[in-house]
Amino acid sequence: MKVYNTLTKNKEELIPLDNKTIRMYSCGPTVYSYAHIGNMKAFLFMDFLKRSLNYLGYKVKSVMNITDVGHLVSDSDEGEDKMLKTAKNSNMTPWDIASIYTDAFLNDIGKLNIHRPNVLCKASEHINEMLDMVNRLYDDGYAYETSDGIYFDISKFPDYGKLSNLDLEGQIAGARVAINTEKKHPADFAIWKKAPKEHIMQWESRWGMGYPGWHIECSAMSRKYLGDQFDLHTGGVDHIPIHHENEIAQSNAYIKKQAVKCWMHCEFLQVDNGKMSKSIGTAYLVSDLEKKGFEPLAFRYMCLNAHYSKKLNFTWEGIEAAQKSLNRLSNLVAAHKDSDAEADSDLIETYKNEFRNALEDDLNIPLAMGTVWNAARSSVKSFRIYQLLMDFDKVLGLNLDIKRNEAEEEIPEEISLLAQQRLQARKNKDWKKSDELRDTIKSLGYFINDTPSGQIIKKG
RNA sequence: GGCGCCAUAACCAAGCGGUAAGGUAGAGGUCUGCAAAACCUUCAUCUCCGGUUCAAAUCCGGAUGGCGCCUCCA
Repeated sequence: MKVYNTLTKNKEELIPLDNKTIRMYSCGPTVYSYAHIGNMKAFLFMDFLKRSLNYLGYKVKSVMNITDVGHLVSDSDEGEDKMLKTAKNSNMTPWDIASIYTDAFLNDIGKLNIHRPNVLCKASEHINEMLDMVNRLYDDGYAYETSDGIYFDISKFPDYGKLSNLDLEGQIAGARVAINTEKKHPADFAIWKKAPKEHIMQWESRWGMGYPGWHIECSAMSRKYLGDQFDLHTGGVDHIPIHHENEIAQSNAYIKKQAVKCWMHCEFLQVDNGKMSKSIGTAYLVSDLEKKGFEPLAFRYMCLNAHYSKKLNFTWEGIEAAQKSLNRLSNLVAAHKDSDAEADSDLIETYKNEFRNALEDDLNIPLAMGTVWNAARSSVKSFRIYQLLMDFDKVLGLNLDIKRNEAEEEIPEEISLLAQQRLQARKNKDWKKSDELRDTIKSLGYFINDTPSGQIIKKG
């Protein structure tokens, strides 16, 4: 498989560093509020990548962090800790907040059929590993102390800015954040912060009580679970300039080698062709989709239909289209399942190859979806194509085997009574009465669908 | 102000020099008392202007338009 590496700006063949297992780390959520569907796009990307690697025969070990401490309101060490701020506003402890939103997060990724990484690790449970790095970076001269913390000295790391093509001088001129005068360089960043007494989350260190900087958690935990050097690191494009740049600086300085071989970044989800925004109310949650009657998996389908490295535009019209496509695809799968006709073996091979080739080329799942549809729509319905499609679904994760659009729902007695009357009217070929009853039922919020096997009543 | 991305049918979206995948909507059809659903068929020369080439949506230059980051965010 070839993937685009943000670090080298090239597509590269992915070969496990240890010749056995791809070790990948993905930046996870900061659990201070609900994750919106934009966040989910990145986690879906991680999932598509892992499933594809598995499909193509790679062994994979994946790790994702849960950030429950240290992530300040600004990525570049300004402002309050996000967890603390939320805790303060809601009169709960940071631990309560973390617990609530971690559960919500796991629930959401479950609904989106995102496999859990092999290791899900919490920042607050790895303070020792972080302090170990901080201590050594300080001792090795990569960091210095100020009145409020320990800062990484980017002048000691010549490659700083390589990932994002940073023009450090230009950055300084454009910086809008207040300048911390104790920092030697504006881009120097905190790896450890000294804690004021009232700070709830704090741990003992050689500089007194404190808490970790945000970026250090990923360096410490990835190293703990994946080793000094590993294959893949994923995240959203927003992390390229600060978070990942800092991670590279810390990790590489710590092990004196290149820690991560390949960096992959997922583009943003936009809404109505613009930035997703909490203030405009477009930072939708998975539960918002459900409230409008969409399956979370319809959103998954939507994300499968565009390349991870391209911005995807979310609209309600779009999710509607995705849901319909998903329904139809499932119907087609069912049709193949129930058929005993023979499919052309060569054709099956062709589809299989097309699908693999698409995945192998930098995870081109939208292209692979073309093959999925061509296979599904093939004029001969065959159980072998059913098997093929279910094989593809190992990557897609759409649960194509379930019946959609025919879900049994709780029907109120009043409605089913009316439906009974309508059934009777139809038996009598009293079409006028039957149509009136259908209208009545419709006005009560239910929809009647006549099928060869009888009436189907659905909500909406 | 600095950096970068994108521009393909009504909408979403592949395409990476050899003559436009796929999905949704629309249109036509099969089925049905009707409707819906389902299924089948059908639907674009790639923002504009130059250039390179036997050949360009694909490469180069320019114009116009949209978006993102640099500030919280995946």
